[in-house]
Amino acid sequence: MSLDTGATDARAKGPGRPRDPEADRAILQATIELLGEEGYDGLSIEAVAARAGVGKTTVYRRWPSKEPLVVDAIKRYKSPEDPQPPREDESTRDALARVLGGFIRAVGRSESGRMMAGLVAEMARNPELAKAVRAGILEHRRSVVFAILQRGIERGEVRPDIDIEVVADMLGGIVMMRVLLTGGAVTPHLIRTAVDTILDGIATR
Amino acid sequence: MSLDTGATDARAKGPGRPRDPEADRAILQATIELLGEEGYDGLSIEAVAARAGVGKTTVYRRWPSKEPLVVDAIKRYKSPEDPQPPREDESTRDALARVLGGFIRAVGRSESGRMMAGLVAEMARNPELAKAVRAGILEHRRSVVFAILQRGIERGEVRPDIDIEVVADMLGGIVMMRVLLTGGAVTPHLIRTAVDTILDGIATR
DNA sequence: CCATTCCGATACGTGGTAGTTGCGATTCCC
DNA sequence: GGGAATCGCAACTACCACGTATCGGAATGG
Repeated sequence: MSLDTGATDARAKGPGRPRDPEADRAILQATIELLGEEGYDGLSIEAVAARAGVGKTTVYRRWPSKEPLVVDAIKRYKSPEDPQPPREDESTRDALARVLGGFIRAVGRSESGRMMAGLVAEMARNPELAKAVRAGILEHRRSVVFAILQRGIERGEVRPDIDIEVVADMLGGIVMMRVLLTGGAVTPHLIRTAVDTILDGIATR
Repeated sequence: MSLDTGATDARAKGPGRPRDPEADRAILQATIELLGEEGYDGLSIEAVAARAGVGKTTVYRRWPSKEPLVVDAIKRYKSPEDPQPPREDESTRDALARVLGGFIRAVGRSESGRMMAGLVAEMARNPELAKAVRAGILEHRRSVVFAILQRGIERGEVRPDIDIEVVADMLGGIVMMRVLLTGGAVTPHLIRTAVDTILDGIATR
């Protein structure tokens, strides 16, 4: 897997005026914003150029069409609420609540959550885009939850026979469910309740 | 809440040729199908008319624009896998597995699942549409899960202090997570695992 | 100094969809 | 039978985004 998926990298040196790296940044940022506001279909190159304050030519010089631009924007996207791996001193319960809380803050905030919503429809039809979203946004968060659960098993706080993917998807699923579909409130209390529910179960003992 | 949201109802009788009810049906069916295939943005009235085998005029005579058409189509949509309320003889565990299984079959099948994906982006921007989707598709399923859990509490199979909305959204959430985002497999085994996890919890005892 | 490349801006032709209108034919009520 | 509203079909204008081309100007390397 190469890292030079960047646009400017294609033409690193030689004679002539160099490309403005600031333009790259502004274009990708505008793409992320407009994805949330207009969705994938509603995203137009013209709007991206206008929001980024650059000419349409400057966008087309770097990306041939919408799809590569969006894929690149997602690849480079770093959420301000990136999850941190479990700390040594916190319980599995606290670690799950902390990570889920960060997920909720990220996805509840305008950018990531609305961006995800704008991408869902296209992901069903565009494997390349779906791959980028999964690799760039979802996998990292899932893997942190995996790590927390794995550590919980080693510490004896979590039963070793559970399917950690199912648990991770249930925790993430409730957030996506609320944000994308039901529009229900996503509060700190919800986080605590969800984590407690998944840890303790709902059956009588 | 009135039930006569239908299109033809607006002009019930009087002189002149009556509207063809079959055209209504074909248009709404085509709308549902195309929502899944093209998404909300990609849906065009022309394509709906073509698929339904009617003239564009016939569509515009009934619905003024895309949004009311889609809202109406969702209101009238009945999934072939509508969930059934809990039976007297089955345990809470079995009832949850049965309903979640039906949910997965419905959403995994091309129509409902893809239709949902096609709507998510627009729901974030269109409150009217969001309301129709929630009332017409989500609420029914949620209420059946609520009923199962409530009955489980009364029977003493489920702890009475749980938040049934959280539980319902975790169960539904894992399905949406897989179908809409991760693309992971949705198998009968997954259902069983998810139900067992939510009932028994993951913490050691 | 000069070729080269990038910059923002503008103009252009193309294609697809939105709605509207007109047409002849059809099907109802009175 | 006659008026009225329907039907499918096609033509039409209006609009918007695409992608390309062109412009004068700016920034680099040789």
